[in-house]
Amino acid sequence: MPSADSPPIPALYDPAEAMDRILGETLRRHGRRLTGPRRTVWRTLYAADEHLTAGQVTERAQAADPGTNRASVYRALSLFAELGLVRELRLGADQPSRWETAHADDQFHLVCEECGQVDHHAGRLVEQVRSHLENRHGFKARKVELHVSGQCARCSPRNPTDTKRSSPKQNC
Amino acid sequence: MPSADSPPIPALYDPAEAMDRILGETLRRHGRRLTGPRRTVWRTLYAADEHLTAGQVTERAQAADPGTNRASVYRALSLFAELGLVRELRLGADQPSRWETAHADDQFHLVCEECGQVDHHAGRLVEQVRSHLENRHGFKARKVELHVSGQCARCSPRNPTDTKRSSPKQNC
DNA sequence: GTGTTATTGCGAATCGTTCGCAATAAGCCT
DNA sequence: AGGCTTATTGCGAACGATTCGCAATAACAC
Repeated sequence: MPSADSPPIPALYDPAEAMDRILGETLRRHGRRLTGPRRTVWRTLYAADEHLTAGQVTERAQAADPGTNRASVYRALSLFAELGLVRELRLGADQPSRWETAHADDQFHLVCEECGQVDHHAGRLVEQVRSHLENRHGFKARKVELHVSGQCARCSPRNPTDTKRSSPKQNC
Repeated sequence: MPSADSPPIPALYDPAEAMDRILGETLRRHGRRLTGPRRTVWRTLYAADEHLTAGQVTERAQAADPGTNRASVYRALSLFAELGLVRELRLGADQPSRWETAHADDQFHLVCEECGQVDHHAGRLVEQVRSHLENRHGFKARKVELHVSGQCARCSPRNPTDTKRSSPKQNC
């Protein structure tokens, strides 16, 4: 997506900049301000390969921009969630919240208990659940959260094709 | 209350005592002991009409048996969960854990955002999810948690038959 | 009964998260 | 560009939920 205003021809499309723009626009649309800490948190979340805890976000944000404050990270995260930019998720009652950038249709998490991998599904299932509830039980679902834990295909004993390597965290 | 050892013919079947027995047997089977605090927590959970937080369990347990210790309540709850007697559940990232007695097949919670009512479903849905995951994605589900929030049938604007009373907490 | 050891009770400690408030800086208006 | 308003920050302290360490207690197997 080239610039929002009207630059002649952008030589290169910079996805990082595009994300920053989304953040700024969303904030402004809601009368909030685009600040340094917010940008740092946003970039941290986008650069992350996995779901981060608030603590991890803070660490990484501080690595990128020393002086980033813990409280500001928390405030940014919950503001983003409120604006629909990120999603807070609980993968276990004992664990702290984790955060991910929000895509409208992934509300479906498969957590592998062997390797820790978290898989996302944007499948039909969520829609099925929604309509089942509305039609059969008169319940209007706003938020559907489907958390499944078990063994993923690679870790399942049924599927011994992939030999497991020493560090299970990485192989599936 | 018929005696625990060898009553000729129990005149009345006492469900409370039956629950106590289940607790005792389960504990013993796992080499654990049936103690006062554990029994108190167990009864509290069984007497409750709703899902209690650990704090609420503590309060009520202390009302029934003053001197019941907070730490012991926590220890009892997590032991019970480990033994499959109760289930820990998170109804919101901001709220503390809530606890309920466990029935094998209800893993499906509908939380009404209007009235706070939590509905349980032991429906086919969970089984459907399980087999879908296993067949289509090779994922062996151990625990399936389906948390839905929205508006229950009574609170839904689509269904204005029940007039809402002043305190929404109580009417559906 | 007696002995072994799981369990309790207590307070302090930990963890994740939020709060209060003075200082700062974003972004709107000229 | 400069000023004004007020949202936001940074800091530390406060918070609520949960866990821990450890000596004293009490279940239950023999």
